[in-house]
Amino acid sequence: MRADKARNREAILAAAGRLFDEADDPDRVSMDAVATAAGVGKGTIFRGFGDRDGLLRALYDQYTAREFQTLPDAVPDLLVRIWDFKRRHRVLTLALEREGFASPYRNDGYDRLHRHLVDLVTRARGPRNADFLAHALLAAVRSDLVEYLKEGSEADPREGLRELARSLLGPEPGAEAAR
Amino acid sequence: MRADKARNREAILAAAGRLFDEADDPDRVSMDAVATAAGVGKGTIFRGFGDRDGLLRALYDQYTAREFQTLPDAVPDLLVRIWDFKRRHRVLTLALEREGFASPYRNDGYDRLHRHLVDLVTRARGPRNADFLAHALLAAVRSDLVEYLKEGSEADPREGLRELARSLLGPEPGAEAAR
DNA sequence: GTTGAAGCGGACCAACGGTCCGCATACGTG
DNA sequence: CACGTATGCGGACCGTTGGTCCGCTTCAAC
Repeated sequence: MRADKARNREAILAAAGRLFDEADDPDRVSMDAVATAAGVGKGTIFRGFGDRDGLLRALYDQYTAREFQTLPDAVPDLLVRIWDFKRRHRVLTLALEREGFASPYRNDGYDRLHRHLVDLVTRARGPRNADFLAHALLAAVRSDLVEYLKEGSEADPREGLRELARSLLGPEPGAEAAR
Repeated sequence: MRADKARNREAILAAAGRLFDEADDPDRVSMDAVATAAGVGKGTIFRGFGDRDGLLRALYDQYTAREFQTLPDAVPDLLVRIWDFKRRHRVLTLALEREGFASPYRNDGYDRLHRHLVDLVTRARGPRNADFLAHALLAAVRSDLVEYLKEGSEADPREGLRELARSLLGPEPGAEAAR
């Protein structure tokens, strides 16, 4: 790997991260804008990341690797973690979940979370429909829902999320101890 | 309303409906294609529907008005009805839930379903977090999830949906009678 | 039949994701 | 250090799309 390539890759990721953080609508962040902000030609981005989706994914992977190194075994906590993560990176996750068309699911990060949840669900209530229920739990933290509920509702959505998890899985073992 | 305008409106809706039914990916249905298929100029579509979103929404409203005239009071049945509806109109609903960016929610059809579900949830378990739980139930029938799970999984997702509803709301009153 | 308004249609525009290739640069080799 | 070549760069360029615009047509009231 040539040094300039590595340097450019970092510059592009940094610039894209900044632009997405500042933007309100993912569509307003064009590849041209990223290239300009990174001080790089557009071709360089496409050679390094394939296409727009590839860039978003690389950025997303970088964030998730940092954020989800370890996954909590308490489902309510996990869901709230995901919720907060998506609030923090709203525009990027919004963009990613819309890209492609079954793309939110065909994705290593999603798979990992899903497998973990299937495991937890199975432990709590057996394997029946565990696969689907895990999907449903993840659907409750879809980033456009996070975005839509981020303000204005009377109750804190995160509390709702906790209640959803409790209803499905029963009270957390050790939850009383924590109170 | 002039006669030709009404005629064109119908032709456009019919053509768009047909094209979306035949398509595999919503992005492959361009406005030009709709115009050509309807035997109409592109301007006519935009004058009559505002923009692409307006056309999709009009089409969607037409379908939902037919499909959801009455809403069942049994949550599992309602969810399964929505699931089947979205399978039937996969490309259109896929397109609509991706359009805009909090757009799946700011929408009369969604609002109506949500209010109905809030009511049912409140009746079953009280008002606490009912708003969020209703959103979560609707998230479980997001059309890209429907699309993703439509085949290949061991269990029928519709069964999972029923179990989700039962877990949240308790056994349906009168459910034993139906067995 | 006449006339004003309502509506039509497709040439046109701007913006986007993605490609391409002549040129610059990094780096192993002598 | 000098050199040669493979690697990588960049921005002009392309095709496609949603959306606009305006000269012309058609409707329908009188």
